[in-house]
Amino acid sequence: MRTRSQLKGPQTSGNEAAMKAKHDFESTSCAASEHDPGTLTNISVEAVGRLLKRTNSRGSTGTKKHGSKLRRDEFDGMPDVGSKGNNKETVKRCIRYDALLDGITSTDAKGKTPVEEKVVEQNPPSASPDKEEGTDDSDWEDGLISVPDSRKHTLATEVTVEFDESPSSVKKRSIRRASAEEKELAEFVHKVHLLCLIARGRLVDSACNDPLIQASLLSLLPTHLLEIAEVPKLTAEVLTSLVTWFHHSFHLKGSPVPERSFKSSLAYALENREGSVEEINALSVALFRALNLTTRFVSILDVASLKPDMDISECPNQGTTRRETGIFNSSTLMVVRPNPVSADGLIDSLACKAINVSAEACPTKKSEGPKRKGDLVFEMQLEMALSATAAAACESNSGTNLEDACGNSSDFSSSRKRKKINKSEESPVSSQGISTAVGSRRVGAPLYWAEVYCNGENLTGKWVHVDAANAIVDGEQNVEAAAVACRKSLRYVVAFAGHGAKDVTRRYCMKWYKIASQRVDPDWWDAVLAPLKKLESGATGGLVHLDVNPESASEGLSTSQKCLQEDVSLGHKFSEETSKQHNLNINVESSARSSRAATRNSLEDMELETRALTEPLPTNQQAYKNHPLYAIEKWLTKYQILHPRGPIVGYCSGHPVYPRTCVQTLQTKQRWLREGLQVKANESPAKVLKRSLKLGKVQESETGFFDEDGGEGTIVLYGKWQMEPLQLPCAVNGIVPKNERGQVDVWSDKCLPPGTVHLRLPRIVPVVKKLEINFAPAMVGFEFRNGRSVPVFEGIVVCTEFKDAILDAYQEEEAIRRAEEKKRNEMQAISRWYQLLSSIITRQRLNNTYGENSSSQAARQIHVRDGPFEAQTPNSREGRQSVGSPQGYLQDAKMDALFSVHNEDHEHVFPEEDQSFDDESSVRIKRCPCGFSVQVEEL
DNA sequence: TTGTGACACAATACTTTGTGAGTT
DNA sequence: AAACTCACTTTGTATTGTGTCACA
Repeated sequence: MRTRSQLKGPQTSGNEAAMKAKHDFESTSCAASEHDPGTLTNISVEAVGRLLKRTNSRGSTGTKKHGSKLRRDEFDGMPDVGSKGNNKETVKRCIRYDALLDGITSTDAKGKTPVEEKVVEQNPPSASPDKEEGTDDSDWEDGLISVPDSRKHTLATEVTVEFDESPSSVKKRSIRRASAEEKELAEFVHKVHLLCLIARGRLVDSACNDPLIQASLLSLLPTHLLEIAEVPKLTAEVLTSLVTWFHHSFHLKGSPVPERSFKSSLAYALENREGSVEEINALSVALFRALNLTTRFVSILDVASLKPDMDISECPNQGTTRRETGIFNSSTLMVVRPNPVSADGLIDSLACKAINVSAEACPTKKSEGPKRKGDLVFEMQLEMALSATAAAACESNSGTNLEDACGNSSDFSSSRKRKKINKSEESPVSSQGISTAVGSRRVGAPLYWAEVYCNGENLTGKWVHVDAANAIVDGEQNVEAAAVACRKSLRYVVAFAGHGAKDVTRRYCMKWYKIASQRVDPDWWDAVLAPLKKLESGATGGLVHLDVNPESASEGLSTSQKCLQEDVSLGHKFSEETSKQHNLNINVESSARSSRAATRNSLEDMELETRALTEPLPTNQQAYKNHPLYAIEKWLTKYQILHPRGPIVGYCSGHPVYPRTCVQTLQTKQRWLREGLQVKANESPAKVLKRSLKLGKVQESETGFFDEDGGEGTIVLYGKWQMEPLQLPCAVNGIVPKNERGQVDVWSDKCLPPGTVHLRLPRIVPVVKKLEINFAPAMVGFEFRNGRSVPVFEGIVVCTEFKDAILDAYQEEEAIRRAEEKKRNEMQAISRWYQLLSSIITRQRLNNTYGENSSSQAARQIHVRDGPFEAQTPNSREGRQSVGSPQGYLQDAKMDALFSVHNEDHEHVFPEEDQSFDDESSVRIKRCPCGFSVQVEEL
């Protein structure tokens, strides 16, 4: 069958990211709302809804520029399609869904095939904002919905998607950089997504504490395994048997049902002894907690990219994988044992998902030719990562998992053979190619696991990685490799316990420099986690007693612990800043030495910080450009220098590598001045830069000479170590010391000469001049105006002793000024009112004299549109006449003159006795014996 | 095929201290 | 006559981030 899909209104990457975030949010909020209906959750739902709306609206505008490219990328990772030109050429692209459909026989709880489920995930029922978008999604939906029912085993179903594209535009793909707004939006989405995932993690964590689930798990546990709860010194090895039992008892199945709350999903998984990877790992956490083991639920927060275009530029399969599995679904490292109970289809569906990582990555190419070598290698990498992980697990399992491991290795070799066969095949990906996956272990990025605190590990105890779904114990060092093999980066690894959370990324991520730029602003992240960290610490942070004497303490410490201590002290040598950060650690260390007791949490913090300080040296030069720990001189900027020049901590491509703390930023004297620092006596410049040729020439022509040595043609730079606190000349005899421009540069209070004060008041100069007090204008900065920098002056600098006198005089002057201003305003108001009323009366007179109906009735009607003034004769029987003067105060004389209006033969007069005054409203009513009256408001 | 480094290019950050005519 | 306002014009360079390409 063929489906034609027009790329009318594609989504941007921002949209995609937002969609992903939205999916996660809904998944979180769905469950959350059950716990806490109608409160914060609902508010958050609305807020995120608004964000998504904003995202969508922005996304739709962005599509005008490069939308088709994005949508197409999102769709299937095909090569680029340029904007539609006049010379359109229809290119047919065929997407084979063989890989998707082959072997899919199972249905999930709702009876949907995975393909259908994909459609549902793409357009969640609750996604009202998307529905509002209209045509875009409907087109998108149409294409997928028409995929036939896979249950009918339509093995060679073909979906043809036609794109209007110009081949030439493919070549000249315009490079468009993300705008600041797009970056901001991406960051916004990233942050919201992070919060959603944290919320989700907390939900899972609290579900693991459910007493009913824990009790049920305990009831299933064989009696001999219950003894683990009593073990005084828990080690990873002790856990192995428990994990093995768990792995045998609970099996993985497809993705979870998002509509259900997590707790009920967990109960359902427990009842059926099978569930998603998240559920299985959560059950393991619940079991460990039931056994009184201090346990965390750990999750990789696979969050939308922080950078706008990352979602496009990354391997196309990422979008595919994300779209298909979602973040909470089963793209986790999965070692699925052939399960006699579960239908083959379950495995097949997992196999299908796993294969999607590679098989769906570039379906076009697959449909056109043999499987790419890269895809094969990638699959092999997956297998190898799995093999390595399983091998480690096998070792730690001390043979209990032998069967597993052996099975795995044979699977690996056999699958490798199959890959070779596949490679030699010239046909497109066939159902046979997929079937090789059936029965073998399937892998995806690890997303969930548990951490169990084992007090028997090391001297101080250790958090041990336990992936019960895959029967892996203490495999922390393999997590990164497995994730990398699955093209997932360990940007955020967060451990959840006690309704709190803690970032433990450092434990699993060895190449921090690779993920650092992909993480959100650390200040924001720390602020978000701070309260959660406290909660987490409260739940897991017990005291660790080190009951050994000081000498043997260091002997007793494990090698890693000793390294840790040394490394921390090395870190202190590196920089002051790091030493500040590690104050806590030092305290912990010292307290550990003195009282032999420290909290698990502080020990862990120390461990994580140590990892941060002992990161291995990157192998490529460019990584040193912004590396937080190391630097290469080659990559220093003009304003940077190595001081001190050493120690050399290693080499990269022949370049010596220095600690980043040796890199000092240099500045000019003027710049340092702003920070309240001045160059020490006899310090020579740390660096002298030549000015740019152009600027140098300009100055040369201006000054008539070109000084090579620190004159106009050079920039002289100093380092902070050459600085001392600014020592400005003191104010003497009431004279303010000024700079060469006769002013004081007040960058901060540090820049004020001793004995002076900055009075930041407007109109103060005349006051000081009047008092004949010495002062200097205070320059507070620059602003760029009319193409050049203009100094900004605010207030003055005077000697402190005159401050009070000046302020008193200033108050007086201001009072006088205000009074004068008020008077001026009033006079102006009166004048304007007078003009207005005069013009009205003139108009009236003209009307009376020359108007068509110059009868008395017409003559007596005065009407001013939109004005406060209204006057009517009593004949109108509408009540009083009024003349409102909103602010002004109309002098009686003027007003009397004004209203001595000639009306034909009659001149209005307002005798004193006919006037009345209302005190409350301050309104005076003046009446003419003829019946005409005016209302005057007196203020 | 992939990783690395060099390079190009665009966006962003930093720089930074009038003048003359007309009006009050 | 002094003080004030306003128009004039819209820098130029360095740094950083990112994509492309050549090469090992």
